[in-house]
Amino acid sequence: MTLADVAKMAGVSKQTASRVVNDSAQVTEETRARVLKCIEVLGFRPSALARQLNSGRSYTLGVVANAEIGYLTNGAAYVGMVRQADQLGYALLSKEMREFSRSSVDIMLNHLIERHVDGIIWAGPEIGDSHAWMNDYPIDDLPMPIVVINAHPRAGVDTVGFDNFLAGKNATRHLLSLQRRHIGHISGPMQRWVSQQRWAGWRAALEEAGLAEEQSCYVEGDWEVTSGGPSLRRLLDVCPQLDAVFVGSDRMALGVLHEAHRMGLRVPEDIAVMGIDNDPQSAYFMPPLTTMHQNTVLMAEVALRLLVRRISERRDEPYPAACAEAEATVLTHELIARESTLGKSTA
Amino acid sequence: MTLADVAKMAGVSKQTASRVVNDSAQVTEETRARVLKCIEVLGFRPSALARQLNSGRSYTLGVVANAEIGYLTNGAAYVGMVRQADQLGYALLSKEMREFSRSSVDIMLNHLIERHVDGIIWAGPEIGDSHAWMNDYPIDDLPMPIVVINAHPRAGVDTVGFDNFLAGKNATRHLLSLQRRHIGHISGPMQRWVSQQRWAGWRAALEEAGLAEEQSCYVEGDWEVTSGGPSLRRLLDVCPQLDAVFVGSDRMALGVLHEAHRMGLRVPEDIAVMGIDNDPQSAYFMPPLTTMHQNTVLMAEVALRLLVRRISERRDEPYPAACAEAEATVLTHELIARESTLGKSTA
DNA sequence: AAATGCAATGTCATCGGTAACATCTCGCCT
DNA sequence: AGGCGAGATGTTACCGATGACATTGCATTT
Repeated sequence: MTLADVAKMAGVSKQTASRVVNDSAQVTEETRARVLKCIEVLGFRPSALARQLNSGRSYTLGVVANAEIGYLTNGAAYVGMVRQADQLGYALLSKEMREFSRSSVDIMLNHLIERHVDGIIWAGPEIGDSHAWMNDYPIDDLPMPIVVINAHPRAGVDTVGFDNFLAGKNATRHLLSLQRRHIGHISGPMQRWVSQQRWAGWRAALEEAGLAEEQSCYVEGDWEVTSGGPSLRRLLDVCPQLDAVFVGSDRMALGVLHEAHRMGLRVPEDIAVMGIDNDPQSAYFMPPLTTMHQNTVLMAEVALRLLVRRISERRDEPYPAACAEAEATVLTHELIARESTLGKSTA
Repeated sequence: MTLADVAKMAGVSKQTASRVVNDSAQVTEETRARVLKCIEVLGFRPSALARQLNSGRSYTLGVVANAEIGYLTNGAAYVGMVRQADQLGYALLSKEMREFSRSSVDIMLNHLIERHVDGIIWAGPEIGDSHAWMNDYPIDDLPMPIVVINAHPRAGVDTVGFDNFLAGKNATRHLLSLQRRHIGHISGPMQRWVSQQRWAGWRAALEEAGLAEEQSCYVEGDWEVTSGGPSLRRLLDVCPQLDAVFVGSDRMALGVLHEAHRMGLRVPEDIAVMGIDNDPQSAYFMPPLTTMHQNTVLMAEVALRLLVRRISERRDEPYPAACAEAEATVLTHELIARESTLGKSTA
């Protein structure tokens, strides 16, 4: 059913039919009614495709992520984006990247350009130099704006994320404030920027406290629950007097709690455990897990609003009111203190 | 940069340029090289939009879900869909439904029709009669095929999902096989089909064992970790001799374990706990959780392949080989036995 | 040499809308 | 009455690609 069919049936021109569809004022009530009836009868739906073709807007945003889109959504971030997009009248096109070579970046961008997305949320994790292309390939040359999530801030690129250095530092400070002096760290994969930042924060806090010699108490995990236990064991090998661990994710922290229990270590008496993420389940671990909360839903929403704003700006259009505030690029974290570091134990 | 620009620069017609882009054989090597160079120089990218407009295919699939898209992806199902779609050359357009009235169904369908998606994965949960529209609104009248995930099978509709009745029954049978005789159930929200099925399976197993009088030992939860503890308490009120619980989700089961511990109940000595989902973390609960595994990634992949096959069939095209096997509509579950029901306890 | 065939390329219409401009029909003013 | 202006409607071109068909040019055939 095309607009032409409607027009023919109503005995008017395509243009008049188009005017009815778009609520133009220049149509007699009588004509409007007639056309509307024909639309109803024929079950006509305007083709967004055709519209997009000559308006140059698709009202579609591309989301580039990798398998971690799963973790994105663990924290419900993806839901946040979908919802926010919906509210602003956009749809989301999801693409997954499996590797981060320069050529696969190009493939991804081309896909999105071909599909005329109005803007891109770059949610791929920053692994090694996976974001380097943004330096030598000026983003302003792309036909649409990009907002990058949870990555190293860089000049000329809009980023929205957390200060993971500070989060790591504050987490460690919390352990220090509880008189722990042998504080180890189990990081996520160290090619990843987020992991590096948290690790650096941990080191900085130790240094600040004059405990520089503890900085070797560190093991690299993979962010999965399975790597928590083995990492704890390795950490104890390196650093037998360990009395606290700052773990790079709540999932790994669960593995740590599990293993500590099996080894007969009491948490927090023998060893305090601190996570980061604040998964909904962490409050129900045994003992409940102290952790650092980062509001990833908010991150997703802010990023999306910022993107929509940039899109409007490029076209010299006013942007939706909801997007006006979208300046915040570094979001705050929050300490959630629970029993895995605090006084009384349930173990 | 349009094809016309390329053509002009190369001194050929648009059509010839188009032939080069599409690897048609009817072009001299020399011309091809020249056009390719111009494409390179101008940075030309073909517009998928324009292509779609006259081919009638968008190579885009719509995914309709609600907030539970988060849980979809918890189990990585969404990742499974994205990945499978990518392999088959499709992109995914995500839409969220917040309510399931008939009118919001229409809005959703219209959105997707307007955007010319080639097919739809309906992943909205079956709440009450939220899927009823499929009965009186013949799906075959829609301009594109639909595959429904994890819902009540119904005539004329392609569905892919699990036999939750049997899963519930087998879970309960497992508890029975361990000599438990007072087996309660904490369900998910009971307007939901999945919850009803699991509940019915639990009842059926009790009946089979001649324990019909235990069928009142049942409480409704909301699938979240927070509702586990309170539900356990209510269950004990109703049924003080309780010696086992079949819990409708691993998340709630975590809440149950936590609360049991606080109440001084030993798991599994005093009370056996069995979940369903097999979240990656469940093996690390204390004690490790016995659960029923459902491969939601596989579900997503099968559903997507089936959809692509239906799309091809409608157009009398051969379908990709990968889609040939996609007949299975009822997937199997698997019992994962761990310490929360088995002999020795770590508590 | 004329006819034939095929490869290489060009022309035109089309997909489903919309912008820009043209036309038509009134009512109203001088 | 003639002219003007505004509201209602129609015409044409265009967005960026592709399909169908037309044309060109050259080698082969008879």
